[in-house]
Amino acid sequence: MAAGDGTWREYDAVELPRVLQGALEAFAEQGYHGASIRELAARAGLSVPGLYHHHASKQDILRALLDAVLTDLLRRCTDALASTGDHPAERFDALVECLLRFHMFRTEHAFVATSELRSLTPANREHVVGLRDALQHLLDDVVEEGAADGTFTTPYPKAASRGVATLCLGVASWYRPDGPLSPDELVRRHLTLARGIVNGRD
Amino acid sequence: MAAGDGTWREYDAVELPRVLQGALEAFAEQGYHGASIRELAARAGLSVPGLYHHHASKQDILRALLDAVLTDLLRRCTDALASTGDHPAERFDALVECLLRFHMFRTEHAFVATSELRSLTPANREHVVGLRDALQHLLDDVVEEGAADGTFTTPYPKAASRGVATLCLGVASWYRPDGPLSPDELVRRHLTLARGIVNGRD
Amino acid sequence: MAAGDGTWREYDAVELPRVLQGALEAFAEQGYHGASIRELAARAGLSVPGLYHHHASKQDILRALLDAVLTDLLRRCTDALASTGDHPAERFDALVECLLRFHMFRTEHAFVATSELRSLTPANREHVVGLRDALQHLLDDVVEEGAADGTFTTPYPKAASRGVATLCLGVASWYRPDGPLSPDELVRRHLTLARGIVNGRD
Amino acid sequence: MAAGDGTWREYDAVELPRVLQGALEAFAEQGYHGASIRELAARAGLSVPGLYHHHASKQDILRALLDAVLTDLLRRCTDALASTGDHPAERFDALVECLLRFHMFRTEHAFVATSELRSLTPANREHVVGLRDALQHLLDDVVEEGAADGTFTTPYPKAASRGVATLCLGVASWYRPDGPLSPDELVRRHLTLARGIVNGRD
DNA sequence: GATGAATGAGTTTTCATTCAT
DNA sequence: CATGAATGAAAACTCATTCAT
Repeated sequence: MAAGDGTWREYDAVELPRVLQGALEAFAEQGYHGASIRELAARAGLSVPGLYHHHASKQDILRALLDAVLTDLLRRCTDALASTGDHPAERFDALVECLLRFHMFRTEHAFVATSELRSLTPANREHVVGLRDALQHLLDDVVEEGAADGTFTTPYPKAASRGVATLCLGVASWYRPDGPLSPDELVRRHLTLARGIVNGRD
Repeated sequence: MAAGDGTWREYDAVELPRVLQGALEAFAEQGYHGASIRELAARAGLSVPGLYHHHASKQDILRALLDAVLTDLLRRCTDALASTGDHPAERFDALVECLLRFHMFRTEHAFVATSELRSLTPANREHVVGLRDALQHLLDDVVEEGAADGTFTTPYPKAASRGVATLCLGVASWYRPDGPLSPDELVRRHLTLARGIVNGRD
Repeated sequence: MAAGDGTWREYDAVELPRVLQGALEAFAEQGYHGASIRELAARAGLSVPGLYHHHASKQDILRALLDAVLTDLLRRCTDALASTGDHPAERFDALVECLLRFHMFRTEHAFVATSELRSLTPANREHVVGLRDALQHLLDDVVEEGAADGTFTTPYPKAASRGVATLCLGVASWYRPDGPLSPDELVRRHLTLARGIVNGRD
Repeated sequence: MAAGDGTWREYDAVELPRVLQGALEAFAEQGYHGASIRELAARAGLSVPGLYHHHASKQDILRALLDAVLTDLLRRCTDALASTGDHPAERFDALVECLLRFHMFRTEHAFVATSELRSLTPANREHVVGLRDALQHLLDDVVEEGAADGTFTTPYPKAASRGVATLCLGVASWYRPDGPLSPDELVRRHLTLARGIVNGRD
């Protein structure tokens, strides 16, 4: 994938393998423990042993799913940063837009990625949390850079960065594709809110 | 409860009945479907039939828990509003502080109240979602009022209100009591961020 | 109860203590194992410990019920025999009429008395089966007597006696109080059928 | 199955699938509610989930059992009628013999089929009662035909038909294979009793 | 990869029964 | 007698997983 090619804005209908896509929906609706292997198999259009042909266990399906989700988001974020200029304001806007779009068009991914972290084995959780932390660091770096060179006025860059992330993730909890505002308009407005966070003063 | 008595700032160690307190911890760690009735009973210090003496079903425990959590939060918020002056800025600050404190000192409550909404029966969910909506309306009203009289400059009061709520709820996902900053300092800083959201400009 | 006083034809609405009456209905509808102590208590208008005040156990309720049912039937049959003349034909008619009426007006009693024999403790079953055998003996004696003196022509008095009993008990399995024929007419017709059984020839 | 092939007189040791055979014995001894799924599984030589692989629920086992029992009896009865001549006396004898043999060699089937009707779901009960009614109709038709053409003298064909059925079913409640009389002799004698029922006079 | 059969360990829930008040 | 709280044992049923074909 070439840097800056802009594919980080594209969200096609299906991007996950059938097994993971079905698992995603099942986990979103009923949670990891509430979804049975039989249901995952049915949603994937496979038999139960067929499902075990692809994954060694139910836990492995969750691990593969969260890994795919976070890897995709991370890839989009680095692409977004690579597709823009050097100035902190530009980089901030690109990153925030990327996060907003993902949490608008992948609400289930986002919900499962946070609500089912606890259902991962410690070893698996460690890996996934690492990906999530890497994401947060991308934003932290941009905000700190901007705060350092005076682009952003906030006296609390760390808290602001976390607040911006929270704002973006929170979109997933209320966004509906049939809402009154277009995605582009929503992105624009929330970019304004995000800029407000990094430009507050005591 | 007298208006403005300030109890909305107090967070004692235990406020829930033993059964619900145990259920809260279990649901937070393992999710509704991942926590067994046996475990809920053990955490409550009861035998399994003893637990059924108090609640008709596992679902009833979840319903009672979410009801207690949201009713408590709602009570604190109305108390907070009753304890301050009439100006939108004051009311905004009181409400945001109340939400921040709750999501700092009751992180598990907050997590379970959102992650296990899906595990409620439709009828039960309707009731709990009603409480949640009432909360959001409290904030919406204050922000709209302040936007109308020029206290806040945001051109998007509805989005800003939702953004502030998201910011406050999001605190629950990262706050740790042993962090470097005191709760009061954290409240102060995030109040700044929240004011930034309602005071942004296009 | 004076001999021959004719009370064996009378069937009032309630004759059993409240506990046993409720148990009778519950056992008829759901069987001994299908009816819970809580349901028996509710039907009796008692609390659960209140029910245990009257009976030591669920098994004891079944025992008391079957004892009451069979004792009542046995009393009615001996009354019927005491209220008529000496001739085998008269005695046969009285006994058959008595059995028919009981199985018409006490269908639930009859059903439970046979279907729940198996649910009795061996010791209790022995007692109740003794009562049932005593009943069959009353009929056996009358039929044998009539066969011996030529009143009945059947070559198989034992089989015939059992067949008559079966005919009478079977009434309980289809009789409905709102059927087209009056109880008296049904008694008359089945008396005719019973006489046919003891008057058959090879 | 060819008409009149006489297989309706044959009773081999086992005719039911293992699961239903075990369920039959358990239900006969302890009733539907008194027999546990664990016991049904043990009697079938299966584990509990193994049993659920074949039947969806305990209720489904009861339904399948009663269906198999009544279908078998109905098949035997129609075979018996097909294997004899046209005269009502012949047809009556064949049907009564068939009913007698079934209730002698399949006492448990007969007992469970009547005592556990109440344990069926309404929908399932409707189906099974339909089969039972079809059986009674076979006998009703033969008796009415014989009463119409003067073969039988009874003035109450409907009551007589029901009485004959009761007599045959009742055999199941006392027949023991180790009794003093051979099955053939018992059939002969009870055929005599049955003929007495349809040939009584007022 | 599908099918069908199987299972140990677990699930939620109910049972009969007891006891203090 | 009622109330309320409690419990060991067992109920019906489902789970994730395996294996032979």
